[in-house]
Amino acid sequence: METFQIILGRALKQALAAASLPDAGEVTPATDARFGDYQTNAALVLAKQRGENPRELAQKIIDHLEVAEWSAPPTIAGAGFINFTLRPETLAKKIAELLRDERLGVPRADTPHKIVVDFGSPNVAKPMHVGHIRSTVLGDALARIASFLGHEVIRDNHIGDWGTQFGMVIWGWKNLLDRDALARDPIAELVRIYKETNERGKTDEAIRNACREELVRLQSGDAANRAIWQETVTLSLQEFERAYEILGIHYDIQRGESFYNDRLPGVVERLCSEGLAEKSEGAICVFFRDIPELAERPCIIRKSDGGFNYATTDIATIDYRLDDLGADTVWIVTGAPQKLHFQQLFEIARREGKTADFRHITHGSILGEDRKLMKTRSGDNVPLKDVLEEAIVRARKIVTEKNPELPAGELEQIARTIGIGAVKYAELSQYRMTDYVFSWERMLAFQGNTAPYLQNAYVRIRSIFRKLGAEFSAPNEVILTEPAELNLAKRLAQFAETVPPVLNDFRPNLLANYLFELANAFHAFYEACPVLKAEEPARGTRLALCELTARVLAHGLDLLGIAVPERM
RNA sequence: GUGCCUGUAGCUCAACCGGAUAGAGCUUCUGACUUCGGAUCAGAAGGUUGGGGGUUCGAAUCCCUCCAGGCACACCA
Repeated sequence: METFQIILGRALKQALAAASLPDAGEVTPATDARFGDYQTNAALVLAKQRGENPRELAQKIIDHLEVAEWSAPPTIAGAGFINFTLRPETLAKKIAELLRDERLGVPRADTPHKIVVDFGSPNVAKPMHVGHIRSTVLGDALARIASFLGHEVIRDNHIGDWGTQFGMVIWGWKNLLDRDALARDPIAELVRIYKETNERGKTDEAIRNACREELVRLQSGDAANRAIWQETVTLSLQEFERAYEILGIHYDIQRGESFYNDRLPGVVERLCSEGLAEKSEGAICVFFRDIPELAERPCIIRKSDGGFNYATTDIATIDYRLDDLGADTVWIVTGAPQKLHFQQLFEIARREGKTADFRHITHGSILGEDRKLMKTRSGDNVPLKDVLEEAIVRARKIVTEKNPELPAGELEQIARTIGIGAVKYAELSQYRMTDYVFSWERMLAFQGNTAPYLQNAYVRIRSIFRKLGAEFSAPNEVILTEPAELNLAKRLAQFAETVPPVLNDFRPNLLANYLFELANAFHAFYEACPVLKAEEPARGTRLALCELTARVLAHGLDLLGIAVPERM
């Protein structure tokens, strides 16, 4: 099924050809509903190229435009815009078509890709905190959208399960571990022994050395240390899994950093033999002397003590995704501070002749009250668990007030759907690059442009069908007359042209904004147009609009990883 | 010092890779329930898009410059 934008765009091309004018401009949704539904600036573009009068050119184009099937006669406005207004019959036909289409009009991608989406990436022996919400929720939504558009998506959790902090974790485990505390709250106890070891190490050189020795033993395969490491990994994964269960996040694979250990020497050897890496100050580095901004920023792939670091691991990770998984596209979702690192890695891959499409999808930070970055090391982070629990508690309180008769089991389910939805939507509805100050109020707002507002629109529709006492069945004819009906129908048709561009610049907030406007149009329609009390054929038409709105809302929210309740 | 990111209404944010009079929400004020769920709707108020130049029919958007905040820049991840 083609969108109106595509249809009108083709009509424009044909009109330009018929008028012996070069191809120029494009058809876009109108910037303002007062002008119509779609517009083109073709005449303005051509006027500039040819030094002619834009309004005269616009008239010339209109004389050749054959759009009567879809649009009222196009009009010229302003400097030379051509405006299209969809005919009610055309919209009605579209509504009927959309009701028959599982994809709700959204076209599949022209060329499907195999995409590895790397997001979340929590660290073992550390709790997940609010900062993880961004990467996790953003990556999940992008993966859902890509997969809906027909791409083959592999969701990979690149867990931080290897590194120098394990020296301290293992020393702490051997010397400070409280088994009872570990049984009660494993992560809290792991964090406690890590922190305390770190503190002691600051004043005690013997402990620092002991930690270093534990790390060396782990890396050289010492059985006891290996077992401790394995247990911390297992305990952490269980903890992560609980969070993912609540968040509704699913991974296809979870390849931690340790997975790549035995590939690291090969990576360094290869880069050396290719002449891309060289020895410098005892370390082995890749230099980018021909790129000005990277000229003085080498990428170290082997430390002077012979150890590997995360650059080495990440190169091996890219290899794995391309060679073993067969991906042609890699999306890595992390905070902006890692930008340089991935710029270097992608450049190395390019130098090795890899042609895959690499994207580092960055996001802003969550700040503390002091407007400074919430640092991982500071220990002042709000644990993710607390945010999720608080969200559910607040949602439960509001649902109980609004709807006291709900049975306890259903109440719990609804509170979860609304609370978690609110947290996710707060993230996804804003531009991913902006930093913001953490606040419960902000994250759990239930009014305005929020998930509960959208969920409420859905629930109102379900309520209508409950009252109707029958499943939806498509009406014989759809006839749109009221302004609120037409406005809602236009919004519904726009879903198809909203979803694909989200991936152009990885901006789920575009989809969120659309859904908000759709819900808004529905609420206005709901106030203006009674459904059940209406006479046929208006009744059938309005039920169809309700049903389609519910489907688009549910589907759109699902693409953002947000569920809808039947009641709330 | 070099590079990158951010700066839009009192607050939180939009503006779909140059479009028309810069839009929402929160807050404030005014209205709307004998009517399908008021977590709603209708309306009002609120702006020199950080400042200054430039490019052109047209700039929040592109270029230059300055200001403010943040991040990153060789062996942590």
